[in-house]
Amino acid sequence: MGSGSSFEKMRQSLQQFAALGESDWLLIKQQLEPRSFKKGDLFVKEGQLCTSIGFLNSGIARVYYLADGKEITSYFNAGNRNMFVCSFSSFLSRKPSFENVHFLEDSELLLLSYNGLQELYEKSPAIQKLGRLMAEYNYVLSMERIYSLQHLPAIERYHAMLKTYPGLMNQVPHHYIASYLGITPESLSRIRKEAARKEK
Amino acid sequence: MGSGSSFEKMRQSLQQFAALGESDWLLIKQQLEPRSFKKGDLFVKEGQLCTSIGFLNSGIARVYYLADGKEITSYFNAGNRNMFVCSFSSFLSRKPSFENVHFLEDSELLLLSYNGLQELYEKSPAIQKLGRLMAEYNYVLSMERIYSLQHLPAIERYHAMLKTYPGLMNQVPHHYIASYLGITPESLSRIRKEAARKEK
DNA sequence: CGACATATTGAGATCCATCAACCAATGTGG
DNA sequence: CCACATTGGTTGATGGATCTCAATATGTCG
Repeated sequence: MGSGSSFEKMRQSLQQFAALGESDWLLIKQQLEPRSFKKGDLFVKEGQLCTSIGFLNSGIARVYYLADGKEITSYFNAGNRNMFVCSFSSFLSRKPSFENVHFLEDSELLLLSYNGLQELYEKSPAIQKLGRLMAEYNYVLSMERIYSLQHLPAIERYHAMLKTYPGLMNQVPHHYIASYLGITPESLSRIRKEAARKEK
Repeated sequence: MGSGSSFEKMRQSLQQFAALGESDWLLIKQQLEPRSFKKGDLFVKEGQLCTSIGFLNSGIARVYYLADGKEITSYFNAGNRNMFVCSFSSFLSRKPSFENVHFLEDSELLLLSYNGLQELYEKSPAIQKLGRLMAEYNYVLSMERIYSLQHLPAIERYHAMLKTYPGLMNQVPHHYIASYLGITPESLSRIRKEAARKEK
């Protein structure tokens, strides 16, 4: 896959939020830095400031943190979903990250630095608007996640996850998914068994 | 409290996110419509589109929805926190609300319509930026809530709630708070008993 | 006071975690 | 190619946290 098509993929993805004129897209494109990561590489490390956001073109990323010695998965990001990846709380609030971001497969990103993004916002109201719409969209998504954690039993959170991340069960180790759902790997295993039984 | 000071309160609140010039503030102010609600009044009703956002000057609002015949509290908003209240998912995604918003005390709001807000965004890049910053801020807050629901036991979620909403235990019925925490009123009662025992 | 909403308490059931054992797949060094 | 370590996944036994249901206080307001 050439880098031309990877830029185009990002442009398409942004267009879903708001129309983006040619000149605005060129401004953005100038700030992008393509970068490849190997499976297992860390993108953001706990304690460090997350200084850039990455558009994930291919591969799979996982964001997680440590609590009581256990890894808790905040969220996943697969290239087929075409979204950004970073420690958003660190990137947006400019505080050291409590999260780690690593790659579960070889991955291709287009990086955009915090300062570069602020420049874009100042230069172009359309990009500022795009940023607002994306923040709003993510806010709404995270509220849905809250509702699911607040009152759904584990098996329904599992089914919700299947919808949110189709195919993920075949792509990443299950214990990562378990911690995303807020349950143990053992419980996930039993839930899957139960779900499979019902399908017959 | 006169309406002059209520506008000023809102302005202060907005200033926390970004500097707001006199002309921009005047633009906003022109779009605001003061409105009073009585205890028990509904602001947003399930199934209806949420067409305006309200800055809560005084009083207490609760946002909740029905799941399996039970009321689940999404969040509270007390006037002393000086924030906006509405069904954000409905307001932002322009879909009928699945949430209800009602007032637990007589409340004073400054209403801003969806269309009015879009006008403001188009007229002023500074206001657009303010909107982006507020969306980002709320996104970060909701992520924190996710982490707390994902791995904290009920008693620690209770303590987190006490920090987020100081005084709320004395202001609203406890079963509303229980559903906000994702537990039953009985469990909340036992948790409080246990917490009180430890304090001695 | 009486009526109603709210809060507490107790007993039993259920969900899910913990701990430990075991199994399957994969990789590695000799 | 084999021995064995490593990782990931499953299964079973047990315990703890929290729910449900029911009974009993404790307001609060007409």
